[in-house]
Amino acid sequence: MPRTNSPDDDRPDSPDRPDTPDRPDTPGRPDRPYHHGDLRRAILRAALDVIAADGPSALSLRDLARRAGVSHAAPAHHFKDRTGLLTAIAAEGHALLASTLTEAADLRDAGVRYVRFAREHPAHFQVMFRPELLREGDLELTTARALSGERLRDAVSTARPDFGGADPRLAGIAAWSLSHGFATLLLSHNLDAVVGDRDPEDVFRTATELLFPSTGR
Amino acid sequence: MPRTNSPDDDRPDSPDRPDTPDRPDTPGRPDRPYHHGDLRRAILRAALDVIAADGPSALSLRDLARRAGVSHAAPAHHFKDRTGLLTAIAAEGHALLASTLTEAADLRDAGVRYVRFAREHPAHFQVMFRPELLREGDLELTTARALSGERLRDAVSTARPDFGGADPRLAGIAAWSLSHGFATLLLSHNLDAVVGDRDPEDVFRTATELLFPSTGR
DNA sequence: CGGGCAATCTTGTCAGTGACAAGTTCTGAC
DNA sequence: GTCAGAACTTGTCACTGACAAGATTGCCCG
Repeated sequence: MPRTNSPDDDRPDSPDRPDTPDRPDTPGRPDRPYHHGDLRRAILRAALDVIAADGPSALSLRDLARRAGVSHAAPAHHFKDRTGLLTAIAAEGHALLASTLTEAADLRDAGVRYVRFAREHPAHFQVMFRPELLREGDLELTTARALSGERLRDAVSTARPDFGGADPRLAGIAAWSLSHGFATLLLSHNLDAVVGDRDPEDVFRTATELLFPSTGR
Repeated sequence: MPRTNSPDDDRPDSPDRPDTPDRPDTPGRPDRPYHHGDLRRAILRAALDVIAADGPSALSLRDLARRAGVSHAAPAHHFKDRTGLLTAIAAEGHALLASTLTEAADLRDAGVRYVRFAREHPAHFQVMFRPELLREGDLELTTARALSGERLRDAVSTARPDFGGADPRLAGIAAWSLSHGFATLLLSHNLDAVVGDRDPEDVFRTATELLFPSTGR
């Protein structure tokens, strides 16, 4: 079942609610089909919703199973355990981040894209940089993370050739810290008062002008 | 860890093992004293240890109770619930941060102190900026947070008078983002490879020199 | 001195959760 | 067609947070 992007909210085959009254509560089998069809994706989507709303700690595998209309142990089949689910999300996030950074015109644009990524994929972002939530050995995560790191370094190298001859890794740390800090504070609502109605990305861009004095491009 | 110096490691009154045989019968009743003596502080200390080691999500009230040698419901008396405990920690953190920022010589020093605070009080830092973990209405938290925010703004105002005439709030955002991002990435071990053996605060100071071009001081 | 009150802590309980084990149903490759 | 394995279910266990009700104790006020 390809249908990668369609609105596959719930059970794909049974559009009605899972509590059709013909089988009231008998512990026998429910009338939904045995196979969900795209459980992995459904769980992932629900997990992203929950995390974006209430953070990773609010995530419950059993709740996700209920949302998908599936038994409480079904998610484990696709993700092994909670850590596995979060690891999959983090890996996906790094892949998405890498892809948007690839198109960055220069370092400042990369920073803006970093912030935009955090705003558009808050759930991914909240998970990606928390090792204690992730399965550190995971191959998919490791490669995705390596890729996004490489894109980050690429962006730094597009900056003014040398940053005054400084260690480029230091410039990378500074740029990453600035973007990451802004994104983090933004997502945790610590900048709400200052940003106000303005577009956060504009605020970020303007703030960086103060530090990187309008790079020669 | 400075190890606050008071020897309140465990039960303060009973240095001996909890199985003194004077009460042979009634297996329900342990012979430890009914009152712990300084339970609130003991719980707080244990919580900081756990959070620093494994993050806030690893925190269990029952585990803290066990560490303090106390019944599983005892912590609730002092902190109401998990959120209450984390809120108390966050408030304490903001007070500590405010106090160290008060002594900052200039903006860069404030940044360095911010990073140092995160390193010396990682548990506090990991909790302070996560609203979803905190009781938002809490009075103690609100006042402590207001104080640390004020100190942050004070530090920005000590910078080069105008930052080129820019909105001082923007300069504040930029400085805060930079420091917060560095501290966050540092604590989550995302800078381990780049920082290596060097002193993180030195790395931070050097990195900021790239952005704030050696302020006229 | 002593009575009572409030703070502190305990025991008991309930629903929710993650993890695991073992069984059931379906799918697709041969 | 069949059958191996993928996808899902049921059942269970230990653990957790929250709450309720009772026990113990320090201490204030008379």
